[in-house]
Amino acid sequence: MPYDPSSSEARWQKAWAEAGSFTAIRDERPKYYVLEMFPYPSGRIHMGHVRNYTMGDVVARFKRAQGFSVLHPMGWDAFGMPAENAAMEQGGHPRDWTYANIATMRDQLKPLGLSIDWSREFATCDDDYVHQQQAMFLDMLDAGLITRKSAQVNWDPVDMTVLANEQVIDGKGWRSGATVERKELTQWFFRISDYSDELLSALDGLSGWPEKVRLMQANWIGKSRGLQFRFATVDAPEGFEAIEVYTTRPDTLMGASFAALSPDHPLVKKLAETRPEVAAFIEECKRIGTTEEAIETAPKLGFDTGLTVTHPLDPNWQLPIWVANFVLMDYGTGAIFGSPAHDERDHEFATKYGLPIRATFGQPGMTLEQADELVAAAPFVPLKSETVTYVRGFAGDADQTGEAAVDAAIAHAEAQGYGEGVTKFRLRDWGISRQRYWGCPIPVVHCDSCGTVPEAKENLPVLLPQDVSFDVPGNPLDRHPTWRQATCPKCGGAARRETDTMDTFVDSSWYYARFTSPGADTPTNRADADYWMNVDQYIGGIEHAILHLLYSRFFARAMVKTGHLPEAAKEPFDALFTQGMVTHEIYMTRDAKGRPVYHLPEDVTDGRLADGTEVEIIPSAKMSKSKKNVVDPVNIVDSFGADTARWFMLSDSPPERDVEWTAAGAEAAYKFLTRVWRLAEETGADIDDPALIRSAHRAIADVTRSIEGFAFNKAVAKLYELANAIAKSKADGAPRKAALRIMAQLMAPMVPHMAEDLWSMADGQGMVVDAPWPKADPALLEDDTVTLPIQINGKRRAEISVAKDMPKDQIEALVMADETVIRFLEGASPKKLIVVPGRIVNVVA
RNA sequence: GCGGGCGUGGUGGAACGGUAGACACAAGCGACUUAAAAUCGCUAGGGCUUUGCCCGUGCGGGUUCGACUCCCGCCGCCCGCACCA
Repeated sequence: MPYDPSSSEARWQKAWAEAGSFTAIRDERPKYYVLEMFPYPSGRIHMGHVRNYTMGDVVARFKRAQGFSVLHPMGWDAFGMPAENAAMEQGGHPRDWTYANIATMRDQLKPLGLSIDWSREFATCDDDYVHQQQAMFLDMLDAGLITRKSAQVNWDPVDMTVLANEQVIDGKGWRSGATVERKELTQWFFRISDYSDELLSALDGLSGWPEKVRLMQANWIGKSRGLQFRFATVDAPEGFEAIEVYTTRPDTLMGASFAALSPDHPLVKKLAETRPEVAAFIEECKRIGTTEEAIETAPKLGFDTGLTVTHPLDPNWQLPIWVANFVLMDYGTGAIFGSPAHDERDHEFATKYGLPIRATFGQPGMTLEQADELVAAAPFVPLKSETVTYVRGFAGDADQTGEAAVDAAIAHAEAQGYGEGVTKFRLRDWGISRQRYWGCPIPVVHCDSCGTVPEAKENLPVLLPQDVSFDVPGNPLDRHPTWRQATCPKCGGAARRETDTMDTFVDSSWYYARFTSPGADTPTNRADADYWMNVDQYIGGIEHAILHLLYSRFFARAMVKTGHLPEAAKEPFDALFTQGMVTHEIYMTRDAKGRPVYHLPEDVTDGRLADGTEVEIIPSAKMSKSKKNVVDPVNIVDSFGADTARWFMLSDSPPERDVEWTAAGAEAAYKFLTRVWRLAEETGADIDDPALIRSAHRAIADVTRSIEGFAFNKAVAKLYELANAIAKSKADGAPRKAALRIMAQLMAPMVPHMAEDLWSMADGQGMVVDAPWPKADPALLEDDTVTLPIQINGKRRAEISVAKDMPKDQIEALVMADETVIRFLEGASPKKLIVVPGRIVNVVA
C-alpha cells in the first residue's frame, strides 16, 4: 500500500474530530494556552499562515502529549479597510465579502490538520463580539481609561477619512494618491500614555519574550528625564509672558544661544495673525511634507521673530526667539533652547544663521578657550556616561559625567525655583476613531442638551446598518438616512449616534481573552479567564512587535481594571515567539517597453517559461502577489498532502529566520515521508538490535529538547537520523516496530497524519494523538564505550576508544601509549596532559 | 545618528569553550533497468610531495591546554527607531 496522503489525511482529521481530541476542557490537568496571531480574512491562506500555524500546532500537540490540557483556538481579525475597498471596487457588501472569505479560508485551513478547538471560533465582526467590545468600551470609559480630545490627524481629502501614519506615503494617501492634509479632529483616545512607565518597566519581567521585541517597545515608549523650565519673554503678546521649554541636557544651559519654537507653537500662531511674514514662514515649513525622508533631507529653516527671552540664570542675558522647522509640537513643549556646542542639529542651525556657539564643557582638562575652539567647527557630543570638564558649568563639579551634571542641573533648578525635573515619554495616547464603516461602532450618542453620552448597556449592541452603499467616498454611516438617529440614554431626547468606528487594533487587543469563553454574555467569564489565562505561548510575525503587542499589553491592564481579567493576566502573553517569513525567488522578464513582467513559480521550469524564454531570477524575497513569487498552500496540499507542507516548513531553517520555499525542498520532504512509510511496511520475523533502541532513545531526548527550545529544524534533523538508523538496522519484527512507534510519537507534532498511520502500522494502541510523550531511558542514552579524540597542541591527531567510566589515570596511560602521540612527542614527556572525561584529551608537547 | 542582530562548504544550516561542517538540498560515481524515472549504495570544505601533512567559520589582534563560540578593534549585510530637544 503506497503512501497516499490524499485519503489518509482526511480520514485522520475525521477521526480526531469525532473523538473530540482538541476540544479544550477545564480539568485536573495543568493547562497550556498556545495561540498564533489570528489571520485577517483576505481571501486565501498563504504560506506564512502555514508556517505560523504549523509551529503553533507543534507546540500544542507536544504539550498535549506531555499531559497538559491545551487551549489552541482560531478566529478571524475581520474588520478593516480591505473589505470596504472590495465593496468600492467590485460592489457588494463588506460583510458578505468578509464572511465568504472566512468560509474559504476555513476550508483551506482545515486540511492542514491543525489541533484547533474549532468550537471556539469567532470573527471580530460577529454581532456578539461587537456587543462585548462595546460593553467593555463603556466600562473603560467609566473607569477613566478613555478620553475624547482634539488632535492633529492625517486627512485624506479624496477618501474622506483619517489615515494612520503608515498609510501616508510621500505625503500622499496610499490608496487615493491625494496629498494628505493635517487636520484637527475630535477623536476618541485610549489613555495608554497613562501607562507609559508601567508598560516600560514591566518589560523587564517578560523573560519569555525576545530581547529584540522588548527593546523595540522600550524605544517606542521612549522615556527621557530632563528639566522643564520657563523662559520669560520680552515684548511678547499678552498671554505669552513665559515659554515652557523641555530639555534632556539642562547642564548645557550656559551654552544656550537661542530659543526655538515649533511652527505649530501657539505663540507662533498668534504672531502669524498680525505678521504676514510669520504666516508665510509657517506655510513654507508645511510644504516640506511630513514624510520621514523629506524631514531627513530637509534643510534646517529658521525665522527670527525679533522677540527675545531672558536667560533663567542671568536676568541681563537675552536670547533671540526663532521659529525653526525642526522643532516638533508634539514632543516636549514645542519649544527648545538651542545649545549648538553640544548638539548636531543646533550646531547646523547656529552656523547657518550666525548664532553664537558657546561650549559648556570640553575634553577633560580643557580650558574655556580650548573648549570653545573645540566646538567651533563641529559639536562636541560625548556619551552622557563620559567624564568631561565643565567650562561654563553652574551646578556640580567641574569634572563630572554628563549624567551627574544633568542631575545637578535639575537639582539646582528645583532649589532656585526656575524649573523642575520631568520625565517624558514618546508614547502618545492611542487614537481609535476611524471615519470608516467596516469596524466596531463606538457606542456613544451626541445629545444637544447632555453632550456626549455613553449608550446604555441594555441598548447594546450598536450594530452597523446593512443598507449602505460605497459608490461615493466617505463614511456611509454619515449619510445613512436613519441610523444616526438615536435617543439620548440620559434625557430621552433626540440624539445623534457617533459615526466613527473603532481602529481594528482594538479588536485584536483582547481576542485572546475572549477565546477563554467565546460564548459568554459578558466580555469574559471570570472563571474561564482565571483558568486559561495567560497565553503560555504566543506566536506571530515580528511586524507586530510594537503596535499590536503594546496595545494588547495596555488592554489587558484595562481589562484588569474593569474586572474582566484577573490581576495575574495584566501581562497576557507569558512567552512570545516571532517567526520569520516565507520567501521565494522572483522570476522576471521584460515587456517591449522594458517594464518588468513577473511570472508565477509554477510557470517556470529550470529558469525558463513554457515557450523557452529565459527568466531573470531575483533573489528570494517575501512572498507577494505583486511580484508573483507566491506558492499557494492549497496546491501543495493537493499534490503532496498537508504533512509535506508542514514538514518542509519546519525543516532546515530555524523558525525565527526566513525560510525560502523551493520546489526541490518540498519534493524532498515528500520523499522523506514516503521513505518513512516504506520503512513501516517492511517488517518480518523478530530480530533484535540493541543499537537501534539506543538510537531511538537518543532521538527522544534530542527531539524533546529541540521542540522545547523552538528548534524545530534540529528536531527534524534528529528524526532524519532516526529514520536512517531504522533503515540501516537489521532489526525486524517487534524490535523494529518498537523503534517505529517511537518515531511515530516523535513525528506526531509535526506530521500528525503520517504519524497516525505509522503508529497503527507499528501496532500502536489507539491513536498516537492520545499516546503520552515518550520518555528517554537514561540508561540507554550513553554507550558503554566512548570515542575520545586526542589533540596534540590543540589539533586533533588521533582517537582512542575507552570504557565510559574509565578512570583518568588509565586514560592517560592509554594516551601515552598511543603511537601517534609517541611519534609527536619524539621521546620527550608532555608539558601538560588534559583529560576531559567523556569529551577529549589534549597533549601539550 | 541611536539601538539591535547576523557573517560557517555550491545552497539551507549543525556544533554545553572540547573531533568544525550534524541533517538536508544540489552535484558526482555505482547498482537495479532494454532505457529512463523511482529506489538503494558510495564520494564529497580547499590544497599537497596523500601510511600522512598544510590551510580553513568576514578581517586583524587577544584570553585559553583548546575559540565558530569569550574579549578588543575593523569591514560588510539585515532589522527597528529617528530633526525626540
